[in-house]
This record gives sequence, structure tokens and C-alpha cells, in this order.
Amino acid sequence: MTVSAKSARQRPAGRPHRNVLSKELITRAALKLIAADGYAGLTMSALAGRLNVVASSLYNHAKSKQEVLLWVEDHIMSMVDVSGFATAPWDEAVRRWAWSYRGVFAEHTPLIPVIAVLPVTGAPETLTMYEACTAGFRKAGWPEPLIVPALVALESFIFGSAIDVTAPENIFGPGAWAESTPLFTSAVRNQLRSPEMGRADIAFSMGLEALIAGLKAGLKAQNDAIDSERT
Amino acid sequence: MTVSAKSARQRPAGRPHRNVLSKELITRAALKLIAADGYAGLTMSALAGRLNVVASSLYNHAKSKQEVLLWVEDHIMSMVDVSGFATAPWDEAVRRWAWSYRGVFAEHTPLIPVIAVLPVTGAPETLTMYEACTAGFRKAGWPEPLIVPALVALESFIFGSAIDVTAPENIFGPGAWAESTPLFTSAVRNQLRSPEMGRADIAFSMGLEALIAGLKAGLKAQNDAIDSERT
DNA sequence: GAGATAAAACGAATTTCGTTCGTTATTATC
DNA sequence: GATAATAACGAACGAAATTCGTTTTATCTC
Repeated sequence: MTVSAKSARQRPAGRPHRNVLSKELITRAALKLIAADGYAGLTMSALAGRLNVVASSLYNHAKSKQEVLLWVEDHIMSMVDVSGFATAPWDEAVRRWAWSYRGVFAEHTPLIPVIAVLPVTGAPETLTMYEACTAGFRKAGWPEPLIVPALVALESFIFGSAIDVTAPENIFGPGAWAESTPLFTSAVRNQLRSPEMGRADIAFSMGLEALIAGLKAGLKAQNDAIDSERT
Repeated sequence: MTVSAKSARQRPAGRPHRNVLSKELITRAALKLIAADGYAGLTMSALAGRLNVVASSLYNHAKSKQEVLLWVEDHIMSMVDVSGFATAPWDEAVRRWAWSYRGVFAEHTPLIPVIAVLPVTGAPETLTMYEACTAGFRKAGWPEPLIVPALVALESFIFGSAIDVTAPENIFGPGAWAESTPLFTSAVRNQLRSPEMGRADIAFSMGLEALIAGLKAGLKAQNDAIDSERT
């Protein structure tokens, strides 16, 4: 709740000699604002303030706040580590990608509902990420029709897990209800813990390893079926 | 965008002889409103209007709109089918539960960020669901420490998939970028399709089967290790 | 049963936010 | 050089959540 504002005041009305705003500047400012005050702090006025501009000026560049969020989202995507898909075996590549992806979006959960609904058209970084993933899946022998569904399944798990990261560590505090749900209460009390991993990390690790193993097994089964058909 | 409003007008100020509002009535009205106008239509005034009441009256019962959303969420949870955990084998029970869970929340995606952040204390239906799940996992021989992480992993996948359901069928329309992302573009064009399942259903099915198989395999591996230690 | 307290309704007001509109000055185009 | 488009400003709007003071009634206490 900092109110300061640089207040390098008063630009006269009328088009300025050099453009003060641009998609890149707005995106950068939005990211800084989010880093400082979280998504609650990302208002059009606050964003404008950070750019020494009035809120309505933003609408000469973005159609809506949603569009600004899309720009942010696309930038964020470029921070996801896809390097493994070029070099590492499939398992390892997926593992690296998934942990990185979850980590990035755990800090940006409010974007998740935005992404999932909006078409990727006009999100070049997002497409670049998908391209790298696709290359890795092909290299590992995945048949083309299965790549997109597998990616979507992994992504769904990653998004859901990113949301889960933001939950409080003791989200299951059954409180006064312990006696009516004895099995669950006990399971919560005795759940697996680890010194170096949080509750959410353990669940993510378990699910990710299961997904990787399960997808690989499904792929192998499908390939075996094709092989036996061929003979 | 119906504006009608019954307009059974004007209650005088002062406490009414019989209470007009209650947690149950508010929750029911909210659900009807959501069914009719979606979450965009769920405003405190609209909700109040449906109950022939003024918006501020709601605050005598709910601390905030968030609390109303929690009530709705908890009610929704009671619609998830957990019957399999009492009768069916583990795989089948998880399958039924997961499809039902995803189906229910696909209609209520705005609740997902709410749930994940709020503690389950005071959400009895939610706890009841977890209790049934826990019972099913125990019956299938799951060691207690693994139950909660496994449930969270499945739930994360389900939430992410529920969000994915709301995405447009052609969410990957790479548009003008086809030439810069040839592999992905081709994978999208040739992705697995099915007459009876949508894009999102295919991905969900693939991920869910992989998760079920992977979790089961991991469980078996762990049990085998314990068995061999014992000899 | 009378009096005090709390609850539950109303309605007006406040705050915050996204967005629109009209104005102005400058740049880009024909 | 005239005209159109652009990009800034500032005022204003509209929607929404929430707060506050008031009024009436129910409930609790002695």
C-alpha cells in the first residue's frame, strides 16, 4: 500500500513529441508492479502511474486490461525452461519443463484462468514454448496425434498444481470436524512430509512422476500394438 | 441480460417478523443465479434482488462475497460422485470420481481459485468428499502417508482440466504464426480426434489413465520394496 | 413482564476500478 | 500544405463491493 508515486508531473495535453508508451514498456511496467504489489496492485491507474501517464492513455495501446494481461502472460511463458527437450531424454526433459512451468506460474496464478480461455494467436512466446515441447515429443518417438493431448494433460496438471502452491501449508486443518471425518483427519495428520519439500511439492512430484510413467507406458503399449499388427 | 426482477416491493425498515434470509436461502439463490446468468451475473445486488432484499442486507449473514462463494463451493462438492469408493475397485472408483469432479467444476471454474486458497474448515461437504476418497484409498491398500499427496495430485489435475474444458475448441489456432512453429502447427492439425469426445475430453482421459496407472505402479513398487525388506 | 441487547432489514453514501468520451496537440499521409 | 490518424490529457460514467446510520423486531436477562 505504498502511495508515493514519483509524480514527475504534468505533461500538457496533445500528442507528445516522442511516444511515451508502447506494448513493451507497458508489459515491463506491469511485471514490475506485479512483483512489487502482486496482482491486487495491478490496476490500470497504478500501471499508468508507474509510466507517468494517465490511465486513459493506456487505452490508446491496449484494448482492455485483459489484453495487458495477455502481454504479461506471453512474456512469462518465455521464462519457462524448455532446454531439456533439445538435449535430455524425454523423461528428464518433461521433468525440467514441468517444474519450471509450475514454478513460474505459481507466482502468477491469476493469469491461469486468462490463458486457458484465450486463443494462443498473438502469443508468440507461448507458441515458441509449444514448438520446443513438440520437438521433444517427436524426438522421443511420440506419434503426432498424441502429442497435443499429452501436452494438454500435462499442462492441466501443472496449472492445477501451480494454484495448489498458493494454498496455505495447513489448508487441511479439519478443525472442529475431526470426529465426523476420522479417516481423512488421520490421513492428514500422518501425511508424508519432507524437510526439503513442502506439502505442495510432494504432491506435485508424486503426480508428475505418475504422469510421466503412465504416459510412457501408454505410449509403449500403443507402439507394441502397432508392431504386432505389422508382423 | 434479463432485467425484469420480480419487484415484489418495499419492505419497511426494521427487523422483519420472520427472517427473510439465511445461509441456505442465499446459497440456493446464488446457484440459481449462476445457472441463469453465469458468474458474471453473480453480483451482490443481483443476488439480493432475487431474494427481494437490498444488497446490504446480505452482509448481516455473510462477511463478504467470498464467503458466499465458499458456501456455493461447498454445496457444489456434494454433487461430486464418490459412490465408487465404497463399492468399486480403486481404478474404477477414481475414474468415476474424477470425471464427475471435473464435470461439476467445469461449470464453476471461477470457484477454483477460491477453493485452493481457502482452508476447508467450515466446508463440511468438502470434508465429506475427502472422507469418502480416503476410505477408498485405504480399502485399496494405500499406506496412510501417501493418501493425501495422491489426492492432491489428482485434484490438481482435475482442476486444471476443468479450466481447460472452458477453453474454445480451437484454442490452438496458430493463425499467422504457422511458418515459425511448423512442428506444433502440424501436431495441432493432426491431433487425435473422436466423434464422441471433445478435444478436452481426450486430453483428460489420456492424463487420467496415465495418472491412475502411474500411481498404481508407484504404489506397487513401494509395496514390493517393503515386502523384500521384510524377507 | 419490563428493559436491555442483539439481530436483521432498509437506504444512502463511499470507494475503487475499468472504461469511455471529448479535447488538444503533434505526427504521418496524400 | 491540408487532412487524417495518433497519443496524450482530464473529466465523467457505471458497476460493483462494502460501510454506516437508522429503524424495527426478536431474544435474552433480571
